[in-house]
Amino acid sequence: MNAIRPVVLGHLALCPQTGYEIKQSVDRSTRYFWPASYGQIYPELRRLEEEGLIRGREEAQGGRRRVRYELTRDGERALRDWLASPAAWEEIRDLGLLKLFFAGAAGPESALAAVRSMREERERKLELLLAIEAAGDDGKELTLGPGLVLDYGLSLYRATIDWCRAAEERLAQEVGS
Amino acid sequence: MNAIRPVVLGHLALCPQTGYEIKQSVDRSTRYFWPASYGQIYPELRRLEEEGLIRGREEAQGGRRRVRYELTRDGERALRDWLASPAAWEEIRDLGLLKLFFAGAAGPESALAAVRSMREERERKLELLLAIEAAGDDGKELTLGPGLVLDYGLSLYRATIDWCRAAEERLAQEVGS
DNA sequence: ACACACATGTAAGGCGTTACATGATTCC
DNA sequence: GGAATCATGTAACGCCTTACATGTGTGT
Repeated sequence: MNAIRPVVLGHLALCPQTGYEIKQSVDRSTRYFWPASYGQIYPELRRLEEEGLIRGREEAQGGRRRVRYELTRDGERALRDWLASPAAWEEIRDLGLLKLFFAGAAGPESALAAVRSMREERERKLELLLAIEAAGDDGKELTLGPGLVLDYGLSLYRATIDWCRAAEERLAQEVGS
Repeated sequence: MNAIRPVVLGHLALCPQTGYEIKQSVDRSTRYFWPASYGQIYPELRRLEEEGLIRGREEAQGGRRRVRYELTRDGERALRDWLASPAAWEEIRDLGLLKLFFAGAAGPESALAAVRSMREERERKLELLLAIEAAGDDGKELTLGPGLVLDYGLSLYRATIDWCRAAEERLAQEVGS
């Protein structure tokens, strides 16, 4: 199971879509924690159809060809299996932490600057999430999956920002003394 | 500036090392948020030396050749510049969130299972961090950089676990009703 | 007419992991 | 003598991003 496969299966489980629409769905939702490009999506759609996990139907509209894909039984099972499997590949990459690590080694002033810029970055991201939440309130309800993830994001960014503030205070004392 | 460059520069800033030693340092510290392989490290060392950011010294011991690298002035400046630059590429990849997103769409029971397995995974990670912290207490002090990052990790994992517990309660009610 | 969104792809190139190759030293 | 560690690399392969190519429909 490669990196793009669960993304495609998952979005097709939400509703049958074309490759183009999948890309749009991803960009509106899951790309925040798992991106996907056309260069991945279209080849993967072909592979999935060859393996019988999805089925495509031509939906010609005039001269424009368009293929809408949907999950087969096997595809549904593959997605369920993936959801039930332990997150084997749980990798984190965080440039902010890398900076923190080396900046700390360069002394408290440097660490303080790094923590401060990290907090400012996260505060901008939090604003973004709050805007998404507000947009969801008026209009359609945030459904379970997206709602959960959004709530998680809000909670985590707040915790990060709190940590940064506390660290800044401690580091400021060290710089001062 | 590629992904491996700041890692190599940063570890060389901590102390002059061979490629082999850099790999070991990375595996003991920064790989938790930014991995590095020999296939990246050795080619990068050559590139960095060509560009004059590091300088290698042969340290032949008998028949075994060994090159220890250290930062040049230009290298120190390059690292400082990177530390001061805004984290342009701040990408997050989180398989757990992807699962949460699709599991939520599949109903509250599915979401509950996903949150629970996520929490268990994070609890295992937290144990690991606590062990590292305990190992640091007796023996050498945790220096500023690593200490900060460890503290951040502990704080964030605790916040994640708390969120999971709360979400589990809410979801359990939804499943029950 | 023109721009923009819809729709499907391909090609080039970079990045990174894994596995392999090679040889020296040290410890048991 | 054999195993583990030190030490430096290379090659193959896969994954992913970016840019490009191509053409249709829709709105102004």
